[in-house]
Amino acid sequence: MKKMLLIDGNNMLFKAYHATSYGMMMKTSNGIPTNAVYGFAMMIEKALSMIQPDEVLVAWDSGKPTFRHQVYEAYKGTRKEVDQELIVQMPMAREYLDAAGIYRYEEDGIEADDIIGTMAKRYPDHTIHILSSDKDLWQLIDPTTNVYVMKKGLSEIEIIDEAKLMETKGIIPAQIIDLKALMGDSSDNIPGVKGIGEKTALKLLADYQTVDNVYEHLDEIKGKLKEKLETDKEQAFLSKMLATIKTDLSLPFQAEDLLYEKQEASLHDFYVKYEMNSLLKKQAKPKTVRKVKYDVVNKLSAHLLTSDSMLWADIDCENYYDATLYGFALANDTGCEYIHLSDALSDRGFLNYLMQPIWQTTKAKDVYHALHKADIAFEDAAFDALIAAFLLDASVNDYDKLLMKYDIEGTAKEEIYGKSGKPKLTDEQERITYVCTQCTNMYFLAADMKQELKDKEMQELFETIEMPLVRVLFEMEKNGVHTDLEVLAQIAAATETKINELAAQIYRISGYEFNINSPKQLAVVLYDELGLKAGKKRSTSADVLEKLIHAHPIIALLLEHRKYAKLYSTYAIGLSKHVHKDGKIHTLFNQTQTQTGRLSSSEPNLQNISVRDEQGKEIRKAFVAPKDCVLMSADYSQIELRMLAHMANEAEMIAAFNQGIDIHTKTAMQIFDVDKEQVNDSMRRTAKTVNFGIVYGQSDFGLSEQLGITRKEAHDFIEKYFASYPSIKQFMEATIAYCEEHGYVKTLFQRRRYIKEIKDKNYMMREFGKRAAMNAPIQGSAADLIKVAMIHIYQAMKEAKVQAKMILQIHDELIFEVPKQEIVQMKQIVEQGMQEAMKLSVPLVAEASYGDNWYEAK
DNA sequence: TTAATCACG
DNA sequence: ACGTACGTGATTAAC
Repeated sequence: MKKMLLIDGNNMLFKAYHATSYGMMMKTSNGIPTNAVYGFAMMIEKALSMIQPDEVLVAWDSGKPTFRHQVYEAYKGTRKEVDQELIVQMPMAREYLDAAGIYRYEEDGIEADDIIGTMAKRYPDHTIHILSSDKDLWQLIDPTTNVYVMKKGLSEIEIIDEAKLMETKGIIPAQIIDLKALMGDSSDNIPGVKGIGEKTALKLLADYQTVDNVYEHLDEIKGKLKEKLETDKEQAFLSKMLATIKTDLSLPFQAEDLLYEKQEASLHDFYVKYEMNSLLKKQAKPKTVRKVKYDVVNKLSAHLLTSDSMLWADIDCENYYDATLYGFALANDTGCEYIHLSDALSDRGFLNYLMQPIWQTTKAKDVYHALHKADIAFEDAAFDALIAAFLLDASVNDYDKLLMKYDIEGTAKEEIYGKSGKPKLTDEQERITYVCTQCTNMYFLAADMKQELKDKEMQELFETIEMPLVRVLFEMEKNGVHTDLEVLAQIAAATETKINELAAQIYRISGYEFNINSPKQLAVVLYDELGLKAGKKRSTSADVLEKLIHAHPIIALLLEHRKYAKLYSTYAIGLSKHVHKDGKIHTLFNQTQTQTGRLSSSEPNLQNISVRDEQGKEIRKAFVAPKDCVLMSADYSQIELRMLAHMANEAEMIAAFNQGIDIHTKTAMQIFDVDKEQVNDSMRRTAKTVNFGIVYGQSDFGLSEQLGITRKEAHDFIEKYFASYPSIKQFMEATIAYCEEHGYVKTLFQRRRYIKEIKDKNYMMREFGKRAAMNAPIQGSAADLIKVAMIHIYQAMKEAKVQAKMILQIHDELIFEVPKQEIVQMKQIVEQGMQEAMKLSVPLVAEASYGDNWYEAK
């Protein structure tokens, strides 16, 4: 089927203008504003590359006022002024279209909507894509017509089709007219019924379907709403008429006239003329769009079952737990083949290929889950394109960004599978084409990325840490954590009571009820009603409130309330929503998320379960060991400080660690200039804060805030610190210098973090860049370290053939589910694995303990 | 969708 | 004079 793209020119140009007219207006050197045309061109380019239409039309509204305008202005009595900057760009936008070779049309007395409507309905044998943010056009949606809406400041496109419309608004396309008739649309010159917004209109339509029917049953409606409807009855029917798009215009062109072919040369001249350098550059570097040829086979060819091939699993959902696997694509130089799952299951050659650690793919962990669910045995993949891309540039943390980074264009994933979580039925042929295209693109990209990994000395990191880790994380996600819903429910009930009590007390003080969870409302109560002295920010965050704790009794209540509210919604309730039918929580461990190389955990996040607060800690009792098992927890002692001592080669600190001296006490001795015996609790606490602060690159001001001391005192501590540990100061300075020179810093295993802020014009940004540069090698190397430990422990467990399972990682801590008879053996495996993960100039101390639940295991 | 807040290392 | 601790994810309110 031919694809026709119909663009609402006025709508897009307006949108482009307003999205780009903040701050400095973009102009040519002669002072001609170009921002709107620039945005307009960007949007159209984006839509063209995404949709790949055969035919394109940009429809413009009539230059002269149309009937609709006249009605509306009579009603409103005003005419909207249009910015001069936008007016001068209107002919330029048309000039752009001509340069690009895109057909455009406008005619006096006709609106763009009607041109689009006519074309959309005239060609039911075409797939029609409409680009406009005008919801009025949604009435044109049908099985072959959908509407694209630019979102998020033009960068993203949302697709509205019949299903989406029903899902979000609960109406069918024809009801858009009725919706507009009731709620009106000021941007579209439709008055509607005064006092009725979208919510009310949708409710009415849910009950009565159409405007006509609403008025027929007016007697069933009561109160204010009835009055409103009665007052504006005439207006409503007029609006309905105005909102109805004409689909029967006679237009002097047809589909063949709209055939689109990109005019590179004239477009180039246009960009040069208006100094649109970024679009010029984009044009110079054409996106990789491959028309991939492929075969659908029931047995994959031998020439594809090789170590250089790229595999793509055709999976329909982000979350592995309810994902469906349809089949596989396999690509290399010789071509690409697609095999349905049912055929794959009996393809001996393919099954055997997966049993060799040579296959390459993208998002390997998702593929592992899919294979596992399909009962297909597999060896570790040798290459994961997303992980490779992430190592090369940590800002590439999902597949869409990978495509962006490497200028690969094509069909959007959502068009094939729908938004994650909701598999979308599409043409199977389209899906297979998509899969084979992605697979082939990744095949060609893989070679480049491998070379780049080698060039950047990250091959070892990739091969010995990140790839083997995929299997470990897959197992951990699959294992899950047994969760006692009973415990969560008890905590929920208890905290709820507590929240209500505290709220009552708070309202008694404030004198009226308000939403305590709203920082805005709370600020009014505190700083206006109660007259507490606000800092310059009127913040209500805990650290600010704590400073006011003696100023008013309400503060303590608020802090308590906050604590329990958090406990209730995020933990007691939030976690229970994630317990699967098997009684376990299966978190996701993301390997390509953090700038420093740490893992992150989500859905739910099990890396931020309360522990510091005594009541919060109770949540940990919900994470339990199954029958005859214990939970074993092992954590590194001061891993980041040890890493810092090692990397900075700081003799004094290394010596302290080697002698087993408590490092915070040691630091206290240094900064307070006292003997070990003179260090009291408060001094040690201060030293601990300083130690942490140093790792984050904290300033004297920050430290003074943290400790509630003067800036001068904080400054002295830091000076003393650096005097005591001179190599740390040196290391920090060298790290910043390295970052300024190279634009990145790296970890022990050559993991890079690019920090562009280090060269920013803005002082604040630059300072942030420095702090990030100081921290990343430390945090990142510690992340490398525990990853190594996890892999070693995983292997040791496999060799020892234990039943125990690794289930969680919390940055410096590992949690295992251990059968009671394996406790001794596992304690040995785990502690040794962690301690011997790397050979550093300081000892690595790790200790395991265990209990019936996570609370007890500490 | 974004900002504020707070849980963790 | 500025504005001030790194890295995450979930929830809520409010735009």
